[in-house]
Amino acid sequence: MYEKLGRMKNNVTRDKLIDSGAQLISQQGYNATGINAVLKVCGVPKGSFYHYFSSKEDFGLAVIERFAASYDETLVSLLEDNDTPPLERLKRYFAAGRVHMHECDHATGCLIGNLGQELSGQSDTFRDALNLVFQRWEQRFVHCLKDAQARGDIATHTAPEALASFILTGWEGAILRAKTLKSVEPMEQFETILFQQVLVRPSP
Amino acid sequence: MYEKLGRMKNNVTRDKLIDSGAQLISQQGYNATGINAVLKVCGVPKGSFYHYFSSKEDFGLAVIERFAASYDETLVSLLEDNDTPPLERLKRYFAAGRVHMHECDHATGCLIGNLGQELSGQSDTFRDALNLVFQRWEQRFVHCLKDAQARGDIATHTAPEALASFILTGWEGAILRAKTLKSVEPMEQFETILFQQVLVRPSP
DNA sequence: ATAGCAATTGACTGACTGGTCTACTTTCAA
DNA sequence: TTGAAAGTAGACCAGTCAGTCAATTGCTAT
Repeated sequence: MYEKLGRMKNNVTRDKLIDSGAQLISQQGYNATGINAVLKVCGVPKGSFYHYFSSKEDFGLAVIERFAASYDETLVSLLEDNDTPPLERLKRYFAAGRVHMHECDHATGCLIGNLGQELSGQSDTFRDALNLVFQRWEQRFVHCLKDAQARGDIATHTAPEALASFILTGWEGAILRAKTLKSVEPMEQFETILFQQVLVRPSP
Repeated sequence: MYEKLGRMKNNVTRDKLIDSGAQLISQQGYNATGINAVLKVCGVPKGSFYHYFSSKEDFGLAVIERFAASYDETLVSLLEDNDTPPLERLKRYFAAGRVHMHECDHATGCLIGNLGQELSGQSDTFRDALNLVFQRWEQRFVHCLKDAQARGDIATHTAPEALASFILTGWEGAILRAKTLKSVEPMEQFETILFQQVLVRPSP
């Protein structure tokens, strides 16, 4: 009982580590981010790090887990807002992504995408964890697309699962391109063509 | 005159370094690939490395340059083959990408995409170099799409430049997703929807 | 009061990093 | 034949990496 409360409070150190880690890993990637750098940012000594995490990999997985959980909240609030038409929800999601890209000066992009690129070939543990996150995101899109089909806003000839995969894939690619171009233009271009030619009403 | 021939021959060491570097960087990424590891793979001593390259960054840029040049040849042979209808050329390009993905056991993907993700936020020199490569690729797509429009195979209401950006973006994203999923399914799904709903004939 | 555990601390380790340096060999033009 | 440059070679450097460890503090259940 009191134990749990104690744990919660002690976790501020753990949380500081994860926060700083997420920040640095987003900016520099996993391999380029040293543990000492994380420690320096949040002023936590090394011993504490290894008290909470058994290894750098363990730490990396915690960063992923935490980011995914927090991001999922945003995703739900944007994509499952029943007061807004489904296609409009999608547009808001894309707009939020572009805002974030501006905020980080086109340098960060998507943490999960970055790590997927960097670590999928390096560690199966990371790959599995990242893959799960992507799959959960896809499910959120599926949900939204089903709503759109039910309202007749988009045609039903393509399975929502296929569309969701297409959207996630295209969006991640657009983010990558936006980073190297230092411009959100590829993200806008993706959105434009998606809504003009893919997410369209059925022809009568 | 003779100098040039001499240089060409001496470059076998340089070439070995670049080849091994490309291989390792493709598999592990730039930051995770140490110079000593490259040296070990091709049996070249460190002194030779710093005789040909002034730094690891210099080396990385050479790897990019060389990969881009070699890949551009493939791209031209696939996308500018005038004996084949333009949309068929695109399909062959996608098919080749899937074959490569199988060959590397879904681990490597696209070197330029990988480095774009890993280094765009880390070094402007790298970002510029990678951006240029992407832009050249886009131009190859533009060329092919213009052919398709001229033949009336696809509608002309969307600019070929916009379509090219959309395709490159979507394809890179599909490769990323294929790596974390260890399956070419996202690449197939992207291609299917692209040809079913984006690269379509104008309605009469 | 005290035993005992959670948490903190930072000096330390060995392996490895990118990069330097000097010595040596090969090539080839004058 | 000779001298300079190109290229080969690997020991070596300072710095950083992930990870260890023994000593200490703070809390709390008995």
